[in-house]
Amino acid sequence: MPDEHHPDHAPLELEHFLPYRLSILSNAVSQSIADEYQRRFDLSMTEWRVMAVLARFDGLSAREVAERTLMDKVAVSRALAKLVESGWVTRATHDGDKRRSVLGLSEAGWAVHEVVAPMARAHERELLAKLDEEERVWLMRILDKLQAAEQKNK
Amino acid sequence: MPDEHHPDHAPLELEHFLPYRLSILSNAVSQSIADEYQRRFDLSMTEWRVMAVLARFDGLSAREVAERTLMDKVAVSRALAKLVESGWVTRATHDGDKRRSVLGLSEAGWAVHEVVAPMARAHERELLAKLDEEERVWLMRILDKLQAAEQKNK
DNA sequence: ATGTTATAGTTACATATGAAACCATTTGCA
DNA sequence: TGCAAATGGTTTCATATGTAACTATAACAT
Repeated sequence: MPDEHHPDHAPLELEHFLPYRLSILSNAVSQSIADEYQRRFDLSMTEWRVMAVLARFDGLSAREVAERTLMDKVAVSRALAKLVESGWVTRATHDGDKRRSVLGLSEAGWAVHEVVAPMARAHERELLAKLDEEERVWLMRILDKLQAAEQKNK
Repeated sequence: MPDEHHPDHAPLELEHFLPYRLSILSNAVSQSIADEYQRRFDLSMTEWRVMAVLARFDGLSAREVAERTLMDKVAVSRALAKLVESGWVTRATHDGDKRRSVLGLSEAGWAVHEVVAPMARAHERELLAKLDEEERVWLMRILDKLQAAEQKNK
């Protein structure tokens, strides 16, 4: 809770400021995971996210990938260019709409996914292991609430 | 909690993956605040963070600013260049160590701080208002724990 | 004192990212 | 039909960011 004893204009204490704390934590967590697949597969975080949604939803268009990853279409376009180049993602043209691409993981892409997905899950488990069961439940509940509220701001 | 019914190699469901959720939430929150001071003062998030620590700790060196903000020294150097240029931060040379700078907010810098700090706090309050008291307490406790654990990984 | 190493900070370069302009195709509608 | 507006996707440009190299000063050991 923001400390009511500090007037509004008092200097911010970054280390107690929720947005700052979230940002530091989130970056540390994401980066530690990304470091690993970056090193092993030269895969950026955005590229991995694209692969993750294609693993779940085969045949998406680039725009649909962008929606699912909350990335903008330029970022997706770039990630796809590299992934297709690497041979991990296949791209075809949609029948009946030549603007759309039809995307999916290649065999090689699935092989990468088979390594990275467990690695990502392991990191997540490691993170959650720092909390006890009760805390985990509250955390999920809190994230749900905050995320739902964020949604409305859009 | 990660769903035990999904084997490790199954496609990741990004929307339930904790690091991803943290990242999305954190970015949304920080960006919505930054948008405001960016628009009003042409101040980037890193620049604002530097100002915030100088508001609390007058006379720091650039390295100390970097430590307090968890930014790297290059980022701090750049932020300072712009802040000094804008006239919001003063920079002198340390007596007895000509390498060090002695930094502080100028009058104008304090004036900016007087506007931005309350604005940031208001956003934080708005965010926390989406939770009830019990959730807020748990959230802080959880963040403390995760952050403490992160620390050890360093 | 003097050479080596460490530190504070900046600069240069390479890469990442975001916004806007752009091309091709499709849709909607007169 | 055919023409304006919308959509999918890429390219371009300007800006941000991280890494490594560099400059200047200071600390340390001989």
